[in-house]
Amino acid sequence: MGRSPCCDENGLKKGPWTAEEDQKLTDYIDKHGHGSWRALPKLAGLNRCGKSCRLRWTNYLRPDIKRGKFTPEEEQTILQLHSVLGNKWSAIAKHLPGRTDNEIKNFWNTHLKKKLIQMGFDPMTHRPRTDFFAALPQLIALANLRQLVEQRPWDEHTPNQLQTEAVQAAKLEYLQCLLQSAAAIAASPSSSSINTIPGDLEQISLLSPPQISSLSSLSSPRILEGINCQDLVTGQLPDIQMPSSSFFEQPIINGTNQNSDYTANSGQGENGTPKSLLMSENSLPPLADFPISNLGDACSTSICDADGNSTQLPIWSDSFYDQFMSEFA
DNA sequence: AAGAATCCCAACCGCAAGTTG
DNA sequence: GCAACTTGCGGTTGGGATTCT
Repeated sequence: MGRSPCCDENGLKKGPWTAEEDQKLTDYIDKHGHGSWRALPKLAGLNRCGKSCRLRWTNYLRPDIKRGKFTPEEEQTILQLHSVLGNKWSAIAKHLPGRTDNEIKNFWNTHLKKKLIQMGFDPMTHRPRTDFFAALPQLIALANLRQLVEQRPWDEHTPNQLQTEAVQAAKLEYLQCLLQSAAAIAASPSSSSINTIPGDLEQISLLSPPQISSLSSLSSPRILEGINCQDLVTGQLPDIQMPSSSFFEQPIINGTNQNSDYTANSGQGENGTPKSLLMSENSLPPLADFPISNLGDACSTSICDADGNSTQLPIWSDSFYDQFMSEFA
């Protein structure tokens, strides 16, 4: 099956469409239908290849195309369908009347993917990211933050060296907790994160040798007395109100994927929201086995070990950092 | 005010599947 | 069954718009 020559044919125009070209294309299709896309450009008097005409029509000129921002309901639908279908944009577009696959793909790549990543979810699996060594810089920053909070009242009486040591101790305590969590996950037969660890360990080499050697021997530095490891991991810093968001207001997946069919939204529901697309679990990839409702309001998520015990992992957005750090500015 | 950086999306590219003769 | 042709799809990119410094 050879490739058909397309826009590389001599003399055919490429690039943005003019209003005049749009008009010609629309007029022709209104009168004759598109028929053969390959033949259409000549018949319509356009100096374009058929492929370009088809794309322009399906992605822009088609009369049933819905314009404007995606609604929260549409976001929800895209997220749900993507968690099941993956990057099958055309399949997802079928459940969003008036939206094109290209538009959905762009929206995913520029908005939803970033949101998921920012919230600590793998955009491909829709599961929490467990390669937390990748988030090490953020965690260390968090440790610094905690030290700042605790030290503030008396820092004018504290030598700089002591501050430095305290920060160092907090970092190491953090890393120790991370390593313990990693070990727990690696020990879990159901863990999907094992293969991410070797690569992630490379990031540890960014630490100085004394820091690495300290990881194995460190035991509760005095600066962190009264603060248990779990507190650190849960990111229980001073109470901070996160701005509420409509994003993820509905749970993407209700409960677990065990013994249950997945119901994604499709078709029409209230206020035009697509609803009720039933899919058999046999035909679907495994879904996330955790509730991720109200993620927009959460600054943490969890991982589960083999015993089903969950460990909270902090997920901090950039805006949160900005807001929080400005308190200290 | 202006240059740099980032965001956003229309359009392109190339592959693969489907169709036709 | 085969080759040529057509269509559909997902990934990528160019450049205009917007935001930041």
